[in-house]
Amino acid sequence: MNLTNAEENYIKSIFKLQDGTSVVSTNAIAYDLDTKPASVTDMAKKLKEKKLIDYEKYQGITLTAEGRRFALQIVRRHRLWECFLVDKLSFSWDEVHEIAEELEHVKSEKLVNRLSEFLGNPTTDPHGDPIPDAQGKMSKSKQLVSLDKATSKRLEVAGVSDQSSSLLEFLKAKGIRLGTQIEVIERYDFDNSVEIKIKNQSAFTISEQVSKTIMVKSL
Amino acid sequence: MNLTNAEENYIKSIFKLQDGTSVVSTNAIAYDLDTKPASVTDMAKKLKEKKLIDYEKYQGITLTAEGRRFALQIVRRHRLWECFLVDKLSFSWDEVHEIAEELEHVKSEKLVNRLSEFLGNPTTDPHGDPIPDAQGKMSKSKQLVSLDKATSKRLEVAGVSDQSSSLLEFLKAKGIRLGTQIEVIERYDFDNSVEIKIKNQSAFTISEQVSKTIMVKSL
DNA sequence: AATACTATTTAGATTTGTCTAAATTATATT
DNA sequence: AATATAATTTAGACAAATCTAAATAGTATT
Repeated sequence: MNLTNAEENYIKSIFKLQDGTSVVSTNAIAYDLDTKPASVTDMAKKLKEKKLIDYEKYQGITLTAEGRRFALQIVRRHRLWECFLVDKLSFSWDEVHEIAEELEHVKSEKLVNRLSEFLGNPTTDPHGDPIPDAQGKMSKSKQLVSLDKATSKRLEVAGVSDQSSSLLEFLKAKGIRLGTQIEVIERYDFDNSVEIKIKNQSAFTISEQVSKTIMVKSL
Repeated sequence: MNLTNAEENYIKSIFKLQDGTSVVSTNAIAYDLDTKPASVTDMAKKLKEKKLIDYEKYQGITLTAEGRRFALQIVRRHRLWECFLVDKLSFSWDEVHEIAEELEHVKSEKLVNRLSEFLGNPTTDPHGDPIPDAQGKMSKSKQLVSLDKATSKRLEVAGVSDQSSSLLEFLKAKGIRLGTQIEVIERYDFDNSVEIKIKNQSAFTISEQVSKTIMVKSL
């Protein structure tokens, strides 16, 4: 089966968001892919037709075994290209994501396997994320870190270590929820506050108290 | 200005076909891109709008200076990726075209320049075709060879060394014209005949007499 | 349980790139 | 020059992927 780039992007996003969680919501995917919920519904019907996801109206989305197989292939391609860009073309690890996002859609199994070999069959990418092997086997994903200790600039919210409603309310007001993608603009040493930016919003600063409670993984 | 993959493919095709010739016909492009003349007309309007080609109804197509700049960039990307595949991933030169066809559309100038550097700034690709430099400067293209002496399997008809009408008639009947893409299936040593195949047709054999007159370049 | 709010879906439109069939223009032939 | 043939264009349609606005379903709140 041959997937379009758009289909691959949806599969990849669902795979990422499903990690841990059982089902993925229409809105979560829309937010992750920077598109509209209506578009996600449209695509969900298509992917269900192709048996890559399980989907029933209003019930959320999960990958089928087949869908997962594709997802792992795409992740493999993405992370191998990131390795190539950093190891061979001396890009820095924070500028490779966008380029790998394009390279990952080049569909040739032979190419990916040769590339992997050329790179010495690496098992993690420059961000520390594990690379699935040709059979789709992948080691457990990286430990989560709290936002105040994270080292990369592009992060995704993976959890909150404090469940107090005042904190959750604050996060909600700021637009921070599970899966929210964050860009670290600046870290201020004098009070350990962090200036961050969420897609399509202006930047704002959060205190150490708060950043300690936000668990993130790098993108 | 950002071009879609389809637009890039048209620009590349026009550039290739224009080589030598003054204007390129709708039909020639359609044939080269394996599409329909009507589609070419549609795209021609779009590319004219973007000032990448000069085009007047029924008058054929030529690239503008701007269009040529883009074409050279695309050719540069394509040929550098072919070098990468052959030199670094040990592909053979006859299996890299399709993959490079996809890789060439990854749009990052930094990537291309880093790749070129990584490969030692090569000036010709694995087929012997010259690679434009970052400024779009490129040495003259390869000499043409007659079909009986060609070494690669994928060829394009670039001319005929004999103008006799009986030959031209024969070629016309076989569907061989300027720009026709040929795949060499087999060469028979006992009479130096060649079995060839033209896109969307079944294979047929031509004699040495004929193959000597057909000038080709490798693709 | 009724109401309000949020998430999701539907309906209908848009853009890009393509197609077929018919109409038009250019070129070749008698 | 008239006619036949070939090349090109137009008109109208379609699929993929998206969007907006409106309708509907699910969840939360009083």
